[in-house]
Amino acid sequence: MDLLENLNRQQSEAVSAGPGQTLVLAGPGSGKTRVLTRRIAYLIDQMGVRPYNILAVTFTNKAAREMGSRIEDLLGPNRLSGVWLGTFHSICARILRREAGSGLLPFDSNFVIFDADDQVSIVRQVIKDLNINDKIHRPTSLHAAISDAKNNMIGVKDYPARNYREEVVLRVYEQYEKALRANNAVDFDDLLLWTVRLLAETPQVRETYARKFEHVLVDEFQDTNMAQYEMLRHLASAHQNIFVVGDEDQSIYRWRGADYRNVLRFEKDYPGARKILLEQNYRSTQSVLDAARAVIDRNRHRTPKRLFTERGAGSKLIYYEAPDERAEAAYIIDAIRNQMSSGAAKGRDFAVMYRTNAQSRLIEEAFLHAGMPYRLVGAQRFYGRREVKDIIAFLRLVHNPADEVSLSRVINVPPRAIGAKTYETLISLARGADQKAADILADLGRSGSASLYWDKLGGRASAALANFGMMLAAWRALLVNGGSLPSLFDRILTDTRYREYIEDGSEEGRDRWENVDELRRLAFEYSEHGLDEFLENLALVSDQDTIRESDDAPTLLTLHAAKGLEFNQVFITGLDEGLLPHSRSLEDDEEMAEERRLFYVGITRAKNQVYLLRSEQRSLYGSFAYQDASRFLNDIPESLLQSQSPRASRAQRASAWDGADRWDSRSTWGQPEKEASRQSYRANVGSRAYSGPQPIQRSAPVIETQYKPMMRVSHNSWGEGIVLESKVEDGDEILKVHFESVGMKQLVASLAKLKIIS
DNA sequence: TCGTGACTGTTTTTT
DNA sequence: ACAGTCACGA
Ligand SMILES: Nc1ncnc2c1ncn2[C@@H]1O[C@H](COP(=O)(O)OP(=O)(O)OP(=O)(O)O)[C@@H](O)[C@H]1O
Repeated sequence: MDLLENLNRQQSEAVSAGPGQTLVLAGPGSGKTRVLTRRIAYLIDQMGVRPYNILAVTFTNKAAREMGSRIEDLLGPNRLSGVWLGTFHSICARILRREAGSGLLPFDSNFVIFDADDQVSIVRQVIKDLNINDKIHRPTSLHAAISDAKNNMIGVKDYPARNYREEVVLRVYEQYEKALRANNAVDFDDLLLWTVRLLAETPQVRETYARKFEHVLVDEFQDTNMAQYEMLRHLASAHQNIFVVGDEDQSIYRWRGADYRNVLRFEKDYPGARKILLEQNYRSTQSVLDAARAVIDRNRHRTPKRLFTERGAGSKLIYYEAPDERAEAAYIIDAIRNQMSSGAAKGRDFAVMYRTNAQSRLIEEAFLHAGMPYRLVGAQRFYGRREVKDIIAFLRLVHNPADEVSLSRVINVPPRAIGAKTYETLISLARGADQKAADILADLGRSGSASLYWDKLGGRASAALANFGMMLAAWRALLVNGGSLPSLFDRILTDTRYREYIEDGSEEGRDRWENVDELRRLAFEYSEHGLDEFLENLALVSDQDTIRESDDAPTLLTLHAAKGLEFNQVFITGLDEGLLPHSRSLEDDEEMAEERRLFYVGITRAKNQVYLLRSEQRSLYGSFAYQDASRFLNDIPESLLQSQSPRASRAQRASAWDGADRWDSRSTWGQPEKEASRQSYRANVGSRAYSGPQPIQRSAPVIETQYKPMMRVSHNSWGEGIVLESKVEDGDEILKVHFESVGMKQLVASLAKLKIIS
């Protein structure tokens, strides 16, 4: 077929652009992805570029798969083999896997990729080892700080320690890195970071890849981070053929280090780049585009883009304000069911989008209740399950015996009398002997009571450990002797009697076994690829990538996951102040701007119809809260909206208050004191979290303490107390207070909202 | 060592 | 609401 067919002038200019750098900057639905896809096909078919010499980067694995199959549709089968097509992370894993044997990297090529949970548990361990207060320095926030540094290519050596907080981060960062190396593991950020280091510091490696990749292409360029940008520069350094497409207004991953200013950087670093603007939107109706435009126009510092459509005016956006979340979900079900039963639409025409994964729950329930199928994207529904993680841990351990995170996870699963104490001893014994825990296990397994370690651990513990060591050794032997992945998988299940362990006859046990079985099916699919690839995929290919295209059912997904997709009709739910924009983003202008872009991305996924939904009342942490309509709704002109809210009637408000009454009385009857105060505390947190832009007082660094010993203070939930001690740490005032109700508490002054009584 | 009940927090989004 | 953590007794 003619590869320039069905493209407008600008599009075909981009597809057939000559060598050098090309930046395609264009709004939603203007065909950026289509252009990139065609470009690859064009390079291969028309320019005679060999697939092997092409690198194409997409944002998700799913996008990569889709792009691959589109190109094959264009070119015919097998014309694409050898092309490097994937996410930044998978491309990096591939490079590192190849290069890890060379001694240039601090891990060998059996390295494992630690997932988010593994990473945080390493941080937890480090915090414990360093005796750091995990109430003040939350493991997740320390991890976020480390990840942030890595995304900006700040290594341990470069990390500034300009204040107390940074000093803590630095200490944790240092140990965290050590732990990863000891585990022969990398985290997601390492994949990028080490690749960049390798390319930057080793000319011959850089040359190899830069020569190989005659053409580098990147989708969703606005969401690249610093490390990714550097990596691209290195990879394109020989041929300088780099083709990127993006839209600053759709940048929604700032929190992960992405920086849309990479677009500016690109223009600066490649002054000769040709810039192509696409202005026709092929996806949406005028109403959808007008609404989207109205929303995004309120962001400052942006270059407005021209965008027109020939798809006609279309229908207005429908707005529905539900009295509560159930009604919100019910509305969705009704709207979908009506159109499906009249034959006006099919299941796959619809998408339901939300800000947070937690919101999917009620919507799912509504679908289930109505007996309607749906497709849920992401949300850790499968890979997050304990049983799934257990099995993966066993497999990882076989693959990489140095993986102590996995070891600690499963050494006593199912329970085999190896408790925390024994494990600790094992680890410290290993540290002392400069050995890996796995080696000691192996030794115990091999030599039994003749082992050096037997006596040190005691007979009972040693016997249990030796047993485990033997099991592990047998699995490794199976693998080394060329045993297949399925046989290893099954061997692990039988040896551990995992099924007996989880199938306890309950509904839940059955569920769990089904998950294990599902993982087993996956493993069988990978039988010819082997364990390495299976594990790599488990780490990199997540729930996010598993939408079954074949199913004809509405899709439920977060706004983030919706990026790059399109649907006939889109429901955007939870348009409440505090949810979208999220309460976490209220105080920072940049974050607020990103919330707005997120909404913009949501709207622009729709071809024909957008539904904007919200709920006056929403449950939160067991309690509930009212919130205002999202500020973003005000930005859409009335003339584009058709409200379907039943005039918020007195009856509804009354019933809402009913709820409050019930809740109140129940909590005060039940367990008078404690329960009541706890509940009111909850209610308080709730209303604060969702009561719109009241700035939570965020203090400038404290120099002098505001509270002094012996002061009487009052706390929202704990009542009155006496300050015992006050000190300044990390720019915050840390108090020790003795409360009448709960006794001694340590708290952070700026967060606790204490009232001074005397 | 393991199972239990009480206690506590819950940072959105994801490779 | 709910799950993960903790302290305690068996
Ligand atoms: N020249 C064209 N003729 C007809 N349809 C087109 C043309 N270009 C793009 N489209 C269609 O428009 C829709 C949007 O295209 P595409 O997904 O490539 O846009 P995009 O710019 O990547 O969007 P977004 O930035 O919103 O992800 C697709 O359905 C695509 O098939």
